[in-house]
Amino acid sequence: MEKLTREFYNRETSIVAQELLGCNLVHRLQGVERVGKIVEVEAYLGQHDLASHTSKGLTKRTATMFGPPGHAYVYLIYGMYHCFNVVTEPAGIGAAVLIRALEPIANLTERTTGPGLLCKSMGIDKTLNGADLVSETLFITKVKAAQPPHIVAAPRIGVHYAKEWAHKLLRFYIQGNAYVSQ
DNA sequence: AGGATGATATCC
DNA sequence: GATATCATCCTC
Repeated sequence: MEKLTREFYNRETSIVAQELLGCNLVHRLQGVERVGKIVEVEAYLGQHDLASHTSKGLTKRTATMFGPPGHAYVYLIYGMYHCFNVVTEPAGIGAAVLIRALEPIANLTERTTGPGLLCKSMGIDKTLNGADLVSETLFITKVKAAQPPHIVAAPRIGVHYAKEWAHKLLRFYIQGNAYVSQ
């Protein structure tokens, strides 16, 4: 298992999104190491992407997304659920990858399908917003697979307001994985 | 099909 | 300061 470096995240967002599939997300919390395999993601591009939070420009909320790559962007949605994103591309671009579903690997007892549930299960909340992913407590590792996962591209979910960006194929998931949302 | 529930952006 | 909106999930 090798930890993903800053350089991994410092590339085009849709490439990073697809390469994150099959990797393990690790969160060490109070001596317990929670691990989940990433099976479903969505790419949110820069300011020109109407579905991205950064399309409105730099605000207090989106400052993390405009920051350097390899950091966590965590925010509260619908008053009760957190969403976990990974910042990509150089500082100033405002792009990130939303993690939508995990396959439980270690110490995950609750459901991990869907952005809100996986955060709850992994113990991720908004106090981790801005956290460095090139660290000892929260990071992602590359997993050696016998063969690369079969990746499917699809429209993103819940972004009907984004006009022509709503049906771009920026959601990626591992075909046939039971933990991918339907 | 709709309710829970709160931060945020965008108005006055 | 008020309000509309939201990258969700659960129950009916």
